[in-house]
Amino acid sequence: MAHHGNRHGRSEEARRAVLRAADDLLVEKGFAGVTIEGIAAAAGVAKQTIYRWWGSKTDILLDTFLEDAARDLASQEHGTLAEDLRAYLRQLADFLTGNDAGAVFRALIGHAQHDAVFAETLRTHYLDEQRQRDRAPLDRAIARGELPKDLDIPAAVDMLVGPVYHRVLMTGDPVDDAFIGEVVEHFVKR
Amino acid sequence: MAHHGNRHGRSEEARRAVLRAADDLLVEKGFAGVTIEGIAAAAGVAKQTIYRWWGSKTDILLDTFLEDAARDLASQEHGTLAEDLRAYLRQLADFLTGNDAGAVFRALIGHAQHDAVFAETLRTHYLDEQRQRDRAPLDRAIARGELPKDLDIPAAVDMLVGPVYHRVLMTGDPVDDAFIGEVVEHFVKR
Amino acid sequence: MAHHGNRHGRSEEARRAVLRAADDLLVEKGFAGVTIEGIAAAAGVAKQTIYRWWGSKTDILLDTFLEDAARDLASQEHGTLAEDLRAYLRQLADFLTGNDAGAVFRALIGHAQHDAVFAETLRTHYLDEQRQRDRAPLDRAIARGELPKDLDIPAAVDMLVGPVYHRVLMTGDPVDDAFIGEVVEHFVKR
Amino acid sequence: MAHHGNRHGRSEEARRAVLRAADDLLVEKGFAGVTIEGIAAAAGVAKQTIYRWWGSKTDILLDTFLEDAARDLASQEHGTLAEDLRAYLRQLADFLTGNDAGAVFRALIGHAQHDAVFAETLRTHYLDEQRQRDRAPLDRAIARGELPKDLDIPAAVDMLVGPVYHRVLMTGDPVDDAFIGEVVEHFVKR
DNA sequence: ACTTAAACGAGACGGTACGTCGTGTCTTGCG
DNA sequence: CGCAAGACACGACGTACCGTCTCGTTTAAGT
Repeated sequence: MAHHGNRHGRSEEARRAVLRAADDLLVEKGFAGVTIEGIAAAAGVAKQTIYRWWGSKTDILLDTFLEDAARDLASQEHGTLAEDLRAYLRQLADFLTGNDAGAVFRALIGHAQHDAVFAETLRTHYLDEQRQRDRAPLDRAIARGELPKDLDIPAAVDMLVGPVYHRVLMTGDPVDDAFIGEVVEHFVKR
Repeated sequence: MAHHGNRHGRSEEARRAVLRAADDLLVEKGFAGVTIEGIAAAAGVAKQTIYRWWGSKTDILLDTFLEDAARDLASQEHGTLAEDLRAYLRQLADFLTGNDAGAVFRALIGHAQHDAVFAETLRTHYLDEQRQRDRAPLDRAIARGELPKDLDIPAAVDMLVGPVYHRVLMTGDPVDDAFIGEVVEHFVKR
Repeated sequence: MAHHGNRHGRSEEARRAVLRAADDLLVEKGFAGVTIEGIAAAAGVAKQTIYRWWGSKTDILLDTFLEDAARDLASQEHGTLAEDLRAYLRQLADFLTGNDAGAVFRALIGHAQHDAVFAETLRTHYLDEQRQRDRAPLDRAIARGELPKDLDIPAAVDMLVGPVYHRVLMTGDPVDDAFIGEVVEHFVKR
Repeated sequence: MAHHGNRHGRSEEARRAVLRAADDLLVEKGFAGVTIEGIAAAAGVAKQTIYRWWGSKTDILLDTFLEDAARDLASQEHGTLAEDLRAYLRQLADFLTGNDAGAVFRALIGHAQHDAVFAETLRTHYLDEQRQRDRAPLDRAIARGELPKDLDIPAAVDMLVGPVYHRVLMTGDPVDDAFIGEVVEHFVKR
């Protein structure tokens, strides 16, 4: 390990080690296995260093998560509403159910149910952007004239992604292409 | 307090006190404020008595929850699919966002994201019945000929309740009648 | 097992089983391994039956012990003071250091250091008789004229048995015949 | 309270508070009243801090005891064997029967009867030094020519202190000057 | 180069809760 | 009416983490 502190600003090395350790612990041992002490030990970092930069273990996981989300959920254009939606929902479902980012997402959304303050944090740092991503295919379709200008976009978003979240968070049913197809087909045929 | 144990099994008195205490603590202090020690103290019960009959605090909350769910989610018939669905989704949304049963629900579904074993328990003890309740309006509509016999019921259920769960668990947006109306209208107009 | 209670008095069977179980547990697992629950389980007896007849685990051990002590410490006459003393101290040392009665004795005398009430119980039920046994050789010697009539018998007893107890309870040194010989010789040569 | 831990090892403040609390509890409530929880509460210390430095409550009491023993049992020279012995046995008896160090001693020697591992610890940390103190008057007498060079010192020590321990640990009889006088007189007149 | 101050690894501290064990009390139904 | 069975309230156990607090070291910016 290189340096042990310096006068101006935090150690990027320590930051990466913490994020990495938190992620690893979550995947290996589950949410209950993620502890500040465990992260500190695994990252070779002092607890105080963690407390200096983060407020809780979920703050750490959120940091990890945000990087992944921006990378994995970039919307791609496919020309038609149906194609756009199918591609986006596929991408979203894969993200939410994935072993890495998905596991972190489920941990965070689970914790948000237990902690209203964190729920607000999550909304500010993630959900607001996420809703932009969710509506992007609809915005494009409106621009193309495929959808009416007065569409209730938030409601439409809920109707599209809601079924996916329901399977991921509640039932555990697989989100296969057939299901996505039904959802999209039903939405488009309006 | 009357008796302190007998050979014919558990004390109903203690059981009720524990469920009540767990519920109260959840509402007053949130999920983190629900501890076995706290429940025991509030219920006037020994920790060992809790561990004798429940495996964890979420098992206790699940017990509380199951009684409420059966009571509050009984499906009522209103004659038409649209009316049935509107009534049911309204009832469901009220249940999920409520201060009592809703709080317990959100705690449980949140914990299920953190603990795969508990997720399975929750599925077995709650979700399987819940899906029967969710599909009841559709089953009746099929019987009446309002919906085709070959409808993909699970997918249809996801499209109906998914948007509600998305608002409750993710966005925190209110589930008002207008929204329910849109969801139902969109579903029925197929 | 024969009966489960009867209308006329306690079960001798249960009593023997309890004493035996307590003794066995002490030898196998040491004093900390002797618990009322353990005794009850090992004896196939209900805890309540134990509490009905004994006040504590040391009371049970005391019961066991008293039977052994009366049997193993009966004084024998050998004709001369020196021989009598040598024989008695040998017998005493063997008793105190033995694996069965000795273990119980050490447990009891140990507990007496921790509990003044039990110390008094032990004095009443054991020590008073024991002192009679201790002084018997001296009484006989006085009767034979080998020792003066005005001998301070309690002090003399302390000087004879004290060294033995010191080795048993404090130092753990072996109480061999040579040592007993020295003690007796020194006492007799007065 | 000032500091709460630092990298240079333990808090002397916490250590003193624990020893003091253990001692106080023993005197006030007896051995059974000495619990780790009680000590921690009385000392204003966390249980973990106790477990970090001591293995059991008897280890704590032993620590207390060792400081007292070294202080209170220093041998003093009085010129003759008889005087030396009388003074030393008086000092020893006072120490063993005292309300402070004596109570701790009796608790420890009692526990040693219940726990062979602790008995060994007690021997290593206390008894070995104590035997040096016990024999000091005899060593001096041999140096002065008052006692033969080939004296069996361990046996002689047992004969001198054994009667005292017998009274303290077994009979509870008072160890008065008359008794000490008899023991010494009998020993010296050889 | 020399001082200085922030960030660091380390780890002891006062706490809270955990899940377990044993206590002594009770209630029930059998023999 | 004594007994086996066993549930109960209680208290302590020893452990795991929490978040806070020194401590002495490392490092780069500002003398």
